[in-house]
Amino acid sequence: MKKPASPTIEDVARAAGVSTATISRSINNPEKVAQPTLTRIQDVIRKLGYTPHSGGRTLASNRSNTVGAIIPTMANAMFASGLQSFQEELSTAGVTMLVASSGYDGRHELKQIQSLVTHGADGLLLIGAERLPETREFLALRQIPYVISWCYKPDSPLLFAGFDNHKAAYAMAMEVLNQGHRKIAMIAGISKGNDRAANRIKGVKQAIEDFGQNARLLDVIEASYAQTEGGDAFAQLMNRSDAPTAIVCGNDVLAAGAIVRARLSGMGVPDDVSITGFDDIDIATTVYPTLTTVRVPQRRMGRSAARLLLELLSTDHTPSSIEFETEIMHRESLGPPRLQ
Amino acid sequence: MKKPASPTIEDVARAAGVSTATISRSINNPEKVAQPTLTRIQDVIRKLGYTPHSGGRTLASNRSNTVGAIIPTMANAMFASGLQSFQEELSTAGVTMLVASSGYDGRHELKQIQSLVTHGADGLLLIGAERLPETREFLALRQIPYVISWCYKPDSPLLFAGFDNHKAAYAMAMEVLNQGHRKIAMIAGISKGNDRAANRIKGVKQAIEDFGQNARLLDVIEASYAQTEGGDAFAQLMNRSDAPTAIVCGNDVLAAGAIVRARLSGMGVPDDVSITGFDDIDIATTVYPTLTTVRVPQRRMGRSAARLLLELLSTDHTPSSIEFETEIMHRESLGPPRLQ
DNA sequence: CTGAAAGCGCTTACAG
DNA sequence: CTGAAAGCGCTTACAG
Repeated sequence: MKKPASPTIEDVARAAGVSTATISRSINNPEKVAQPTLTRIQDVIRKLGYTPHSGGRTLASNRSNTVGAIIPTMANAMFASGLQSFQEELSTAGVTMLVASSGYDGRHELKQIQSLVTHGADGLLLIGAERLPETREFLALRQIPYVISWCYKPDSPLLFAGFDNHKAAYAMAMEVLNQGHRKIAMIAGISKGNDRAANRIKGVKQAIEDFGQNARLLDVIEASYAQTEGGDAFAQLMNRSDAPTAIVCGNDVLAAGAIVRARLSGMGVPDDVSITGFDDIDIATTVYPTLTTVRVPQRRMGRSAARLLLELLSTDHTPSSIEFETEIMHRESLGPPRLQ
Repeated sequence: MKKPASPTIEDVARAAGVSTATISRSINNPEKVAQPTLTRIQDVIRKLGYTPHSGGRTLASNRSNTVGAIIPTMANAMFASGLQSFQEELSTAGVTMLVASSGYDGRHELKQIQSLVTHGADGLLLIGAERLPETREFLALRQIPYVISWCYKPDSPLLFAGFDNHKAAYAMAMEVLNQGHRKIAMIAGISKGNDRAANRIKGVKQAIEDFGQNARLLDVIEASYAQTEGGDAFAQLMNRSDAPTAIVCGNDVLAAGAIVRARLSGMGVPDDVSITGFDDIDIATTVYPTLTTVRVPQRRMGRSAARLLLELLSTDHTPSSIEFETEIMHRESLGPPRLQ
């Protein structure tokens, strides 16, 4: 790509009648420059529209002040708003964000990680703890500092700013059980290569097992992130001779799809069947009946991930992981099962 | 930010027993290197885990292969998925995306533009055609190549990959008028510094004026991008002694908020009042009744913006703008007014 | 408080 | 097909 000529530090120095060292200082350590000199330089900088060349800067200082984020997809409300907070927080520290998406694919994640590192990312934000051995190797070999969000593991050497998907799903399932449901099904996100989805499934299974009292998990259908997928899975589950009285969903999009499909099929929620979600994004309150779901503190998580990463990059000590608590949002879609 | 030591081109050259020039060639123009030499070098590169240093590369070649995107916010389904497509398309060309958000604020937009340019963006994606004079000055002075999305202006020297908000809103309003509505109100997005929101208002006004037949625009309430805001505006409009029979909304989030509020107030949509949206994001089909709205081809727009920008950066000629057509999605929330 | 100068890692005419 | 060398725009000890 060609690039139009821009003023260099040399041009600024000449126009201001000082050396390039002084220009550099007035940008990076203004307190080390005499006030009158500084003022004059800043005038020249403004007049020339000068901004330092990142390449030269990166090369000379060995830091790029950019950080990379690789998320499954931006076209997903929860990642999008987490990313927004992450970027806002970085921005206050003068750090810029490179973004790429993995499309929930491990190989593609590795490629994107390499690409962002090559393009100068000093550190990375990654989603989830599960990745290819090659990816772990690359991160280790190149000693890339990174923080993991959207999940949390207590006894791990890795750095997390996230929540425990297993625990949160367990709590949601317990809530369903406590309402009196015994025949439960789950519409989960695709668990392959996605530890968040996998742990939500495990959490639900564990809760039902721990609860006992003849509670059963009739079926788990995995579906990709689209309302119609949730609707199709819902139809399939309700067609069973042994239909569930409650369906726990792995995310709000699937749950909303199930609710919309229930309405189209003339089924009452929660009277005929209860439905719960996970994430608490916008549609949880748009859908009718409104969705009982698990709130995930996306914004705080994003901000916190940025802070951890900045700390990791600027200091010697390794900061510690942060676990966020989730919360069950009680709305309309979960109720007691109809008396048989 | 510190960065761990990585192998340099020098290290590779020494290990391979050739000059750095040959290493550089074998990476950037492998066809210019003898086959045996090339093979040997590639082995060494793999063994050392070498990736070129982006700073040195950018400095020497005067191109960074990164591009910046400044959008109002990522926490907005339509921008998020447009951005996703934009990035995917860039990625296939080996170009990386820097991202920042303006928060719908002109001053902040300028800062973020400067920041991304400083961090090495070769070109930019911007949203909307309205910006501060200082911003336009900076872009011109530095000759930053950029493409504008989410709007389209026929007689402009600027490069667009977008749609005509005025035209689309005009068409939607005409549809409402043709259903028989004469008392119309609008819940619009905040128009200050946002030409998309402003043009949607203008389009609605123009349609009502052109239609004649005593059709009137009773009120326009501007509200920020949140469902509760749409709900509040809805309540205010329906409390008028002279209530509208149809409410045209500037986006789907405001429209969904209005519909949800109507339900809570025991009002029927579209029997008591019709409501229309704009954007056709997910919630348009999640909300009940489903939303009649304007479909915007976000994904195609994002992809197309990427292609335009890549073309602008790699060739001498300036490509031409692309206008996308919008489409009215007929669903449940718009019907004829109740007979008086 | 300021400047001269080395050097960061790469690319690219220019020779050969 | 390959190499020697200049140079891209910055930062940063080191002097003064």
